[in-house]
Amino acid sequence: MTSHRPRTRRLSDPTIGRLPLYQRIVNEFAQNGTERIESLTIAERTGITATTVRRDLAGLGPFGTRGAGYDVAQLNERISVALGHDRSYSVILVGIGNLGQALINSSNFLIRGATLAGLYDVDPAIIGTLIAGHVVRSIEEPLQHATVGVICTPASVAQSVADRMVAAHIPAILNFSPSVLQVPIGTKVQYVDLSIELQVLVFHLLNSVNFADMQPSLRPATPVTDIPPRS
Amino acid sequence: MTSHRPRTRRLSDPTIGRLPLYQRIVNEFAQNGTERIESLTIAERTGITATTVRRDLAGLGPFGTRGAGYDVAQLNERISVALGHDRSYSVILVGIGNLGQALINSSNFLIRGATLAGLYDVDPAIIGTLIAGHVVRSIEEPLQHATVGVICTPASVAQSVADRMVAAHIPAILNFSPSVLQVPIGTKVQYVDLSIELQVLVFHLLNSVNFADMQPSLRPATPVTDIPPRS
DNA sequence: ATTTGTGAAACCGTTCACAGCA
DNA sequence: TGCTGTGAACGGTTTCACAAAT
Repeated sequence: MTSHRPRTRRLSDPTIGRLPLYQRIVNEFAQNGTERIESLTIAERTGITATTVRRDLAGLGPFGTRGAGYDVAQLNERISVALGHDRSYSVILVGIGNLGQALINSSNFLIRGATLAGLYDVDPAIIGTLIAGHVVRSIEEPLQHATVGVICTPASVAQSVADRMVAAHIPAILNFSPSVLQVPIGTKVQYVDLSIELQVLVFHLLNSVNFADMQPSLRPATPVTDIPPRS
Repeated sequence: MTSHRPRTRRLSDPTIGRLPLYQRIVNEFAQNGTERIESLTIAERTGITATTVRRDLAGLGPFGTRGAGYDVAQLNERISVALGHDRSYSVILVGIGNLGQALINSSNFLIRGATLAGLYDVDPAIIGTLIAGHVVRSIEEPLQHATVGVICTPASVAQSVADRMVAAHIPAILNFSPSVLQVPIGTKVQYVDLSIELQVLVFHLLNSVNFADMQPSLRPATPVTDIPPRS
């Protein structure tokens, strides 16, 4: 027993989310020929505290050198293994609109380990064309099996696309459409809402004290209904 | 004293991030003509627990009816006010590539309250064209003032774009490029990395026990260097 | 009976402070 | 001396359990 697989099972979601950030910096250093890097350097470049960086990296197994930082090559390797970049997985993408194309062409969406296994759309004008070296297929065709299915369609058809992904035994779905999907247990779904960060940003801005200093045209345009204090 | 503004100041970031999700469900109910909705219903449709839903909504001021749920119209209104949809703010967008166009055309990126105040790009082929009713301007022109500046450019030019947004007194920046920005204190920056959710999803999938049940082609392709247990 | 609203406990992630090593 | 690694304290969010309200 005792599977052969890592300790990495214990990494928290926030940590996993930060690893790609660290790797970006590490890659820059690797290309510069620098051999060692310190947690403080990574911290300054990412805006994350040095302590958190060290906690995260310690979770990959202790391999830094006290007094001398981390070996750049080894750090890069460890992060890659933790993120599964050394394993291969395949991705299909349904909905080749602006967002779909943005993802396909993005330098850091399909990174090491990922193989683009299929592109699907409804638009006859796009079907058959080559995008990033892949022929766009009709959504009518049966979906190719893959590790992850990415949905970039309008919300109205997202559920039907998800159903077909489930039918094709695709175990994980990344949903960029603003819709909640019903899937059988066992299928993992991750949602990405491009508007949420904007909403959080606007919320903080509108509630910040400095907002009154801004240009008149930017201040509240409508009288605001106050939420009354406890009755 | 006692500013005229809401209690909403106290909402946590996770709560703010969930409000748009609740609102989606609430809007569906409103369109169906349903008048009341329960926390459990919202919970089932969003995958969030009912208790968390109630905590979040209680933060908007208690207005549910015990035994009978929430009034759909009122709930919708409260969420809108909390998110600032009743106040107006303006947005400029720099980098009108696939991602930029996806955001502009997305039904839920620029929601109520937001005004698109300007589009900028470097590409002469795009400059001057109309997108969503707005003329794309040259990035050479001085940036229009706005509440939020959205960066959809490659990482290599993101910092220079941010500098120009700061010069135009834009107080908040939403950065979709994979780069960390240096801005003066007082300027708020929010980062969005489209690849992170994919990485988190793949991480969970690769580390899940069911992974072994999958098709052979999807299992690890390369022997994996194990991270050694503590020395 | 049903569902909200909320103290209190449990949980999780970050930060502090410093011990451990090179 | 310098920087990593980590126990312990902290702060914040979620969950539990139940009282309050209709």
